[in-house]
Formats: sequence, C-alpha cells, structure tokens
Amino acid sequence: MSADESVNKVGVELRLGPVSCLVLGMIGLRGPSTPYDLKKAAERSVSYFWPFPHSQLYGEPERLAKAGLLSREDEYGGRRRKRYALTEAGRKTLVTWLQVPPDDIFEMHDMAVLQLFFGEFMTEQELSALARKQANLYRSRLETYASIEVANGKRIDRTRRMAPLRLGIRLAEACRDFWDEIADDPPP
Amino acid sequence: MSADESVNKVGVELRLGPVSCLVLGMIGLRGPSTPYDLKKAAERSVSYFWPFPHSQLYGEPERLAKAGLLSREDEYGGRRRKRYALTEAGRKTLVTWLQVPPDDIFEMHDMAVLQLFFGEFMTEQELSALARKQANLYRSRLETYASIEVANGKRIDRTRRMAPLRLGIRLAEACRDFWDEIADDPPP
DNA sequence: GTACGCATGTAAACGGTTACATGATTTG
DNA sequence: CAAATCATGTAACCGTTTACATGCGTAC
Repeated sequence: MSADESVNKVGVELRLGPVSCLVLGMIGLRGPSTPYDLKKAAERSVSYFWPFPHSQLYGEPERLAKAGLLSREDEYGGRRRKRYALTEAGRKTLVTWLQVPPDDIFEMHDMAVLQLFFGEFMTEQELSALARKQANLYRSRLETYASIEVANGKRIDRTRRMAPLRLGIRLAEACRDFWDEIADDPPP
Repeated sequence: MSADESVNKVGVELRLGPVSCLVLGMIGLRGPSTPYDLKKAAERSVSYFWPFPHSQLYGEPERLAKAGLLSREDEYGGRRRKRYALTEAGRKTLVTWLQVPPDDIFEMHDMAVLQLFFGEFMTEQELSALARKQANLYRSRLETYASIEVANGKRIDRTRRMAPLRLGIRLAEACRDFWDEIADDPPP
C-alpha cells in the first residue's frame, strides 16, 4: 500500500491535512471567515461526504495563522470573534495543494457492510432488518441531498462545488438499491 | 448527529470497536487463527472496503483474550505463534453485536472529492488530470475486484461474504463513470 | 552458510472525537 | 429578567498510524 498522499508538507515543518485544506479552501471561497462561519458552511456542504466536528475548525485556523497562511483580525466587544483571511502565502499553498492529485480512492469503513460480511452468523430476519434499516437511512439521506439541490437552484447545478453532491447522490442511490435487494432476497 | 453506534460495550468495561468485530468475525469464519492468519485473510477480503493495518491485528486479539472472548494457545518452537480461538462468550458477543444494526451510513472522506469541491482554484487542465487519474485508479481497483471474483469462482457468488464485494464493484463503477464524465467535460 | 524476504511483534506520536465549560444573544 | 439556546472555545482521552525492531524460513 502506498504512503498517505493526502498529507503534504509546506515550508519547514507544517502538516497540511484534510482539515487544513478545508479551512484554506473554505476561506478562499467565502472570503474572511470566523470559525463559526466555517462550521456553518461546512455543515451545509462538505459535511455530507465528510463531516468535520466543529472543534477542529477552531483549532486549525490558529495553526495556519501561526504558519503565515492566514491573517487574523480580532473583533472587540460582543462575541469577540476572530476572523481569518487568506494571505498570499495561504492562497499559494491552496492552489499548490490542488495541483497534486491524490493517489488513492475512498475506503468505505462501513459498519453495516462489515456486518453483512459476517452475515453467516445472522438469521435471515436479522439480515433483512439490517438491510431495510440501511436502505431507509439512504432514502432519508437522499431527501437531504434533494433539498440541498433545490436550495441551490437547478440553474447552477453544473458548477464544480456542486459536483460532489451529484456523486453523493449516485453513491447513495447505489447503496439504497443494494440494500433493498438484500432485504427483498437475502442471500443464503 | 447521533452517537457512534459502531461501538458497543459488553460486560463491565470492554469497548467493542471495528477491529474487535473484525477479529471476532474472522476467527468465527476461519476457526482458530494466528494474527498473521487474520492479516492475510483481511487483506484478501475486507481490506478492499476497509483496510486494517496489521499492527492492530496483533494487539486486539490479546485484549479480547484478556476479556475472555478468545482463548489462546501458544506454539512452541519455530515461530512460536499465538493461536486464538473463539470462546463461547466470544461467539455470543459476536452474534449479539450482529443483532444491532448501525444507525449511520458511510462517509466518503475522499481527498479527490474535496479537491473537486474546491475546483474553482484549479485550471481546467488540472481538473481533467485529477479526474483522469481517479478514473484510472478506479479502473484498476475494478480489475482487482474482478480477479477476486474469479478466484472465488462464480458459483458461490451469491453468498453473504461475497455481497460486500458486489457493492464495492457498483460503487467503484459509479465513481469511475463520474470521474470519466468530469474528465471529458469539466464543469466551468 | 549467508542473504533476502517473510512473519511477528511493540510502542511512540499523531490526529480526531468526545466532553465539558462558559459567555452572548434571543425569546417569552 | 429568566430561561433557553446559540456561539465559542479548550483539553483530555482514545484509537490509528507509523516506524522501528528482530527472529525465522528458505533459496541459492
């Protein structure tokens, strides 16, 4: 198996992991943002194929600021939030990162599939129950996707930011169908 | 977001995570096994939707043995390996775990998709390169899947252990097609 | 018999998750 | 103005990954 290409280094000793890229990218798209802005934005978009807990979105910007990739502006009074913006170095780092395509593809890490793999220890009823539940979870996920699509309007459907959603839909449909088939006709 | 249902507790203070289940399940399927057996078995099957590093397969059996879910038999001379077998408690724990279907569905955690999401910072060439590379990675993954299928013979295709592979194939095909489309016709 | 690779194992370091904690704003 | 909820943040914990380390089998 190959080394993890999802992690790049920049300058002297700075790890750039998924969270770093999310933060740089989000600020790039949205302009100057507070951690809470990032949290909200991520929840509305990226989180449907990759949910990041909010705690990461508070720590990471500070790290990137110390490395000179973000600038920070503090608000006085009220919530006293910190607003981060891309520096020139930050933008450079972002586009450079985007120039290196990853060497690997996704891994499912799916508990339900693991259970199915060990399905020989399950009764037919248990297997069907598992399959129906999964299929329904995918159905509600698909509803969520649909509402995101309409919220963004069909017109801008073909944008790059929306492409991951279209992939998510196809995969969720495939999973829904798969589990439906298992539920209808459990393998021996 | 709901609590992580992939982790169950049994008895007093024993975490049952994905690795525990893999170990219990694999030993259930194969009979008494050494950690190396588990490693090899996992590589040939489960690893294509969930790769576990071998170091986990050495530590975990010992934990489970201490908890009484596995029995251990040491080999003298030669490699002096440790062979673990399911105890009655272990088998019970396994089937009990399998009776609780997970509450959540898979998350992609896919770097390439994250890059696509931030594709506004990429040139059309970079985007196409990313897409072609991903599509090819999925193609070779599909070849691997195909060889697994023939290795197991078409006859036992419809078994439960093989079902995850069929899902993997569908998903990989969906991803391959998706990236092919992006490569052929990059969104603006 | 020696060199190479396979098999086996351990543990430090890293990153992510969980849980807690608290001040700010809104609502009734 | 009290209560509830939103917004913000911190840090310990826990599992995974990475890296190292070394003994055994085998091929030449």
